[in-house]
Amino acid sequence: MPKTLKDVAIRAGVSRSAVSRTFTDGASVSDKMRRRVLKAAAELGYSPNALASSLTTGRTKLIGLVSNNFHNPIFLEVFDRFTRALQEKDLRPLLVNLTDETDPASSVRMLRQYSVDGVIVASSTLPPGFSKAFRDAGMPVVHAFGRPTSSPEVHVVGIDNIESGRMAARTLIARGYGDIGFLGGPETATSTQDRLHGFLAELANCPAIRVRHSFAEAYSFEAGRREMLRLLADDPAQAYFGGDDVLSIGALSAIGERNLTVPGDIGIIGLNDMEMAAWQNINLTTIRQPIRHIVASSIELMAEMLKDPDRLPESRIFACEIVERGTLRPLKV
Amino acid sequence: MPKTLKDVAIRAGVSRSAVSRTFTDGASVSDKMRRRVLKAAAELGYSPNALASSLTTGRTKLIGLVSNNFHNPIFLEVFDRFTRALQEKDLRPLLVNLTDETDPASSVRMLRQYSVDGVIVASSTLPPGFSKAFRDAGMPVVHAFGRPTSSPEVHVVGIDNIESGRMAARTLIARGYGDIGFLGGPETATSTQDRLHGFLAELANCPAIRVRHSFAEAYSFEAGRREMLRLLADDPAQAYFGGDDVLSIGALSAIGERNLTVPGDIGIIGLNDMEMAAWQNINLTTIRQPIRHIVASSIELMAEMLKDPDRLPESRIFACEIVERGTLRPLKV
DNA sequence: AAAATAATTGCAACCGGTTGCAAAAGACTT
DNA sequence: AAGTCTTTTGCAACCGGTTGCAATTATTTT
Repeated sequence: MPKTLKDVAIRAGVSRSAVSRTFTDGASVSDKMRRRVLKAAAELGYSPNALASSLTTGRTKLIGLVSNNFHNPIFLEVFDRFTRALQEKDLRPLLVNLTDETDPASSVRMLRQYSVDGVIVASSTLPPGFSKAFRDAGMPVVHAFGRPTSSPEVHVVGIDNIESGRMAARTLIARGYGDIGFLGGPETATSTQDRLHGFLAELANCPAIRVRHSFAEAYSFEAGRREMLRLLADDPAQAYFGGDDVLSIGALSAIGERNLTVPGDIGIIGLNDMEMAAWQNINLTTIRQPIRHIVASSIELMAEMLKDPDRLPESRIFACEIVERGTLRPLKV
Repeated sequence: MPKTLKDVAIRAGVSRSAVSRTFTDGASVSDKMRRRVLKAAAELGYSPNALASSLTTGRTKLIGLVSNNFHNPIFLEVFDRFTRALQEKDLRPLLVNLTDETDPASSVRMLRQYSVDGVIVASSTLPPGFSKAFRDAGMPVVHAFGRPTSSPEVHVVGIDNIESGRMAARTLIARGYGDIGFLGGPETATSTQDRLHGFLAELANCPAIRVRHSFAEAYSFEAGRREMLRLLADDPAQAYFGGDDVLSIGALSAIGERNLTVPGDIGIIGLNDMEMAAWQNINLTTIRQPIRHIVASSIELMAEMLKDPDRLPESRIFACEIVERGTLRPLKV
């Protein structure tokens, strides 16, 4: 039913090439011709078929937006920002939800079938194998919220998790806590490992402070809550660095359930600064991950890649900042 | 760089049709032929170009997933479920983020350019004009979380907001509250209007109960909080039906900030049963919207539409249920 | 073993566009 | 007004597939 190039050409009494050219910018068409074609096109309600043209041009303007984080509320914001930014650049997000069962090979196949122009992997928990698989299949890749390294195999945009671990440690030290815990996300996630690493490294300078660590099973409310309940049952630390905000909020809940107060009995600092952290009935002190910048930078990098696919992979690291709210005791002066 | 049909045909020493048929199920190919082709294809790492084939078959297996709800956490779950369900059916979600500026015409154009096979509109706040615009452009449409009517113009899957308003009212009446408020979402949203309508209708049977209503500016934490702060400043009701969960949580926060207790001083019942409602430090009594079923049913309907585009538009209404938690006083016996 | 029937294969046209190239049309010189 | 240089236009081939049709091959029937 939709009108085609040919319909317009016939109606305007011109060649198909002429019509094609009026809808291709940079092509050689006289003003007279253009007007004539546009008139006919408008009368027919024609709009060019992007898929057909992709056949010859080799560009679909489709970008695979790949993620496995469909349970962490901050990713709603991430998707919001990514989709808007892509739309503004006249690109379309083809959303791919990586479940535990999906293997890299099949997602590669899928994205190749739709000849996406590039792939944005948005995940802090996905093993690097995925991004590499996409790259090996010849697609431009940007891994947002990934683990930046000094010799990246694909473009990575994210934060320095080691540094953010140090930052958390410094903050807790400055508050005068003498017994500190790291309540991490899943032990296998590289982000968890890096944060722990930085955290311990910083605390190594303070032999007087007691340090311990443990891991929740996931970056989730329930996992954080369960792990905190376990910790509370047996000699808890004075303050914890929670793996991320949602996990920390779970921990806060556990503390409340045991009728302990925050920050009176136990302090907590999270990571992400998700919207909820600012809610007055949560009011979580946390380390802000600059989502906005990470997204913007990833998009920018993707745009560059589309122009020059051979661009060398690059790591872009953004600084985090402490957001002071109400879950740590005040600074000692 | 990617291999084409022709490459495989040459390598296998057969015609291009033969290769095409091997990858089209239901086509006539001998086993011998198929094995030969598959071998060559595997050696070359070939996978068919879905876009090219869409040209002749007229099906892209692309489904537009259109929403403007990128701020309500329940929609992360909605997207999760939709994308998974689509993937299982071998369909691909093309995500469209409707911002306040986007008009129906341009989204229609966009979806037409990519010849999507169908459009799922996932939104409780989008005016019906959007879905109609898609339908008028000849695309199969399902509006999930829309407002079911008795003479739908497109397929609509959702809940009966009037009935859920009644349900909230009945619940509050049964708890013996004598002074009840409706704290709605944006006044213009049809869902708000319907819920209020049902709410008032049910309470009309109880002249002894005092009833008032007001509206928050959005379905958001901050809007709910602000409106509740306003209400608390001047003679609040004993219990409120909050427009949705996130708004209700904002209201809870406001109540806490004024050092009042829930359900001691004020009761709250929400709507949606988002994940957070079950968090122990929130523990919101609410009306559950059966997201899972709404999504599944929408997908099912879409699948039917793909088979038979002329299917008559249908409204599917799902029942809600009360989820008892801790923000209402106990039932009077 | 020949005839009848069924299954498989290749040819060629087509899907809706793009684009290199040569012919046609305009603009500019002199 | 004829000749030269640009710009515009249409032709035709191509992008990576699909599919109706006729020719070929395999299978079944008698």
